Amino acid sequence: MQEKYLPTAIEAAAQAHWNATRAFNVAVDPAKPKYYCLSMFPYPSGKLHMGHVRNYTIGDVLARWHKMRGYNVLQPMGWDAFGLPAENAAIQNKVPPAKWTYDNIAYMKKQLQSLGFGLDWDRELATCRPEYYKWNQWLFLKMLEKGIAYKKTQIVNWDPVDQTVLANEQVIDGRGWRTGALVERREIPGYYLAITKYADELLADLEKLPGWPERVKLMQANWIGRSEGVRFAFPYELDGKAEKLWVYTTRADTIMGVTFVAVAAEHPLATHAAKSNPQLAAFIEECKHGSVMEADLATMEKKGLPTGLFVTHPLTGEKVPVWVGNYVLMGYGEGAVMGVPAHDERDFAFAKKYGLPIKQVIAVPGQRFSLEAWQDWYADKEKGVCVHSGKYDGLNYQQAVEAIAADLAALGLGEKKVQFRLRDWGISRQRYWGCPIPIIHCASCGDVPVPEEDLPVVLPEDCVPDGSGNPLNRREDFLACTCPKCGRPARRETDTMDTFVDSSWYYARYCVAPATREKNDRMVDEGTAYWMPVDQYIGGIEHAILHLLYSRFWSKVMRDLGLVAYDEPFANLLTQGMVLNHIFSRRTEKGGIEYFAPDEVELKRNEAGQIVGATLKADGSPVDYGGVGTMSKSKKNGVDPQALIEKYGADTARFFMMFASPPEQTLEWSDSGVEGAYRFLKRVWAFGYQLKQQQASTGASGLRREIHLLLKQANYDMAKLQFNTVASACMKMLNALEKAPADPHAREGFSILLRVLSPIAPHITHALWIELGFGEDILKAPWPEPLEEALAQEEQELVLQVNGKLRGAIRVKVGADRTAIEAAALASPEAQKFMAGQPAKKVVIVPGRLVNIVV
RNA sequence: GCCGAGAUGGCGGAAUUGGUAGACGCAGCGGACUCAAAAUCCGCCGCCGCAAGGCGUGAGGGUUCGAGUCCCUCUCUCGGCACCA
Repeated sequence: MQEKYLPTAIEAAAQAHWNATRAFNVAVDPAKPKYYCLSMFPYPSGKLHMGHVRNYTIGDVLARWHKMRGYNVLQPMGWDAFGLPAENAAIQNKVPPAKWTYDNIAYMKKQLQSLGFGLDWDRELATCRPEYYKWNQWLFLKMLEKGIAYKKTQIVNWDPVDQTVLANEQVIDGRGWRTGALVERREIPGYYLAITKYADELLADLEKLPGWPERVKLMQANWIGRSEGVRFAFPYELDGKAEKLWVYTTRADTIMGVTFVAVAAEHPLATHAAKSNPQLAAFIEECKHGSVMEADLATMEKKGLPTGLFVTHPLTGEKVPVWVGNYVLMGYGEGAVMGVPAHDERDFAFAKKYGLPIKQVIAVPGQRFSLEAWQDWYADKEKGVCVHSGKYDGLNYQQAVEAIAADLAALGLGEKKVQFRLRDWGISRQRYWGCPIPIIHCASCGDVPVPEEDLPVVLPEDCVPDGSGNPLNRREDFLACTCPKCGRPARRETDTMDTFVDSSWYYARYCVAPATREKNDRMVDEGTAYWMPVDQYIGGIEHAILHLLYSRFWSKVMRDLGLVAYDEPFANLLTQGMVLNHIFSRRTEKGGIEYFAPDEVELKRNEAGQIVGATLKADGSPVDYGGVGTMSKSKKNGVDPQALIEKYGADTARFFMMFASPPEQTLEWSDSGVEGAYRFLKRVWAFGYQLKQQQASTGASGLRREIHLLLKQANYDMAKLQFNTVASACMKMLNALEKAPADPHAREGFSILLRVLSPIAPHITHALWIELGFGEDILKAPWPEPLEEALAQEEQELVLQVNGKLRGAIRVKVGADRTAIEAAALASPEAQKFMAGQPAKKVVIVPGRLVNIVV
């Protein structure tokens, strides 16, 4: 046995062993309980970042832990390989996205292997491979047949210079990222998936997910946003024709307080009014500039202009002015909203700004309505009753809504309606590097689906985008085809699918047997019946809504097509926190900000160890410390996992990641913390070396009880997925062992330490397990459980409090009754001192913990 | 703006879910070993106070024998907002 800890050699040997024994290649085995452990697959951006290392270490700890406890564990890996960054790289380097992507995959796969993750590489997939995306296309056609997929117009960011659609990320301060041109909102046709048809089930089934964090379920529920309200119309006349302006509201009880109606810039009424009103036309044009992002719309200044048109209030018959508002979006609901300034905060501000009347129609007893400023109770629907509302006066929220809905219905002008905030999923992207939408455009037959037997529609892999639109539009060999219906020459659709489509079902594809994959005549096979649902899904909190919701929806569609049997794809979810690092920067002479990597900088500390400044190592000039933030290229605060692995080994990287903070919290990078992890593993190795040389003595200490107590704690924490305290328990075990290396139970204790540590640091524990002769393969060793006999004790310590303040401790026999404990407590010198001769009013005893004497 | 989460020593974090606040580690300080350094090992380490003791979990209030943990108000930080993945 080597005296020195040599991670490089140890890790290579352990990985070779796992490969040779096919330790992580699994098959369906009905005799064993299964455990499907899945980490969100990476986008192949070039190399792994620390977020990946953290994500996959968490997964691997769980996978190895379950394997040692007898589960048949599936842990697969693949590549979310389509997406915008490949096109950006192509623009920069003039390399086809396909080549860039495949090169990245090859490099990142090596990195994953060097970290020792127990992955079944036989099941690897990449979403940019035709054999995978064929099934995106196939399911899309099925959805078309069932009416779940359909075509309508969508609003996109349009760069007028590059003549191309921009992603939200490519819009910076309202301008195109490459051209700097003011971005316009533009309507173009696109395909949608009717996720709203599943809104009710997606909401209700959140209750079937006890293994999901409450906050994620809450975010999803709020995103789906079920609301009960009233859809109703304001009648009006246009060019002599009777028309209706529809709106939706959850506050029908305030309908008598409507003093205006606001419509979107794209609304037909606005368009009509603009024809004879140049000022309005200019305003509408202005509204069309700017991004389509909701956050921008919500924070921008609310502006409006009257159209000069009026509609009729459906209940009072009064004339209500119609305004165009920049905050009303055509894509949401009806593209028009009623304005009730007295009881809606946004309408209140709008009315104040433009001098519109504010009419109070809700009163809360004891509160005085004032036009001075908005007060929160104006929007109250619990305590409020209707006033100034004619026949509805005195009704509460529920009564008023019922009465008003009934009256509107009688007039044929409205009805109660359940509405969702959730919108249908637009999947068309005007981009090259994605899954082609399998549609053919024929001059005489229209949009014709590609016949199933012609799938997949293969994306040519040699295009190099230049930023000026989708290069597929210039590929005659891709575009030219014949219409499946009439056989005449036709053109292929060049839009590709949103990459969220690719990631909505990959977890099911991993379950497919190799033979099915080979033939590729089915999207999924019987493997899903055994492996699905995923027992533990792990990924970033940033996916809490979209990816997870789309995957849930896609699963339900597959279920309704009879492809799978499960309702929900992910039984348990762990949302891991981000990896942060220190940020150093300074102002440049030009007024910009220059960032410095943490290893270019030296920290200055005061006597207490507080950071008081930082200087550049190169020339000693001062830089500003900007706290911590997510690792990013632009801030130069990323840490390359590869350098870390090469310097310390995979086990150190894994151990630090697990130890530094609990999985769900953010993790702050610390070079000295990594050193600490390395130091610990060196001590583990050194202790193993020492233990191998020496003979055990007979002088038993408290070591055994201590180790088993720590084991109990570690198992409890492991079940809670709190790996930082599991790592800490390992450190405590080693501290205890180092204090009593000659204890007769030292070997037993070390074997427990190795097994508890092995999911986190699998290589070093694999090597030591063999060196010390505990067995052939620690992966096959049973997970340790604490022994009652080792934990037993005769006496225990109870904390002594007087009036809730800690004053000392008493020792009592285990199982002592209340009287005995109380007597011991009252007799103790600390109690005597702090009771100061006063009698005890009450003695609170918490068994096994404390005694509190109240005087 | 809306939805969600968080705040504990110089730092990362722990606290068996209402019962000894600061486990474990990092940094710092002191010492041993060394020609020296690194590595390693030992000790100290919330704040105030000579001490007895007091104070202390973002701020303010409340419930309780007892609050980091529960309730109310506020501040700040982070994640998401539908074409980044």
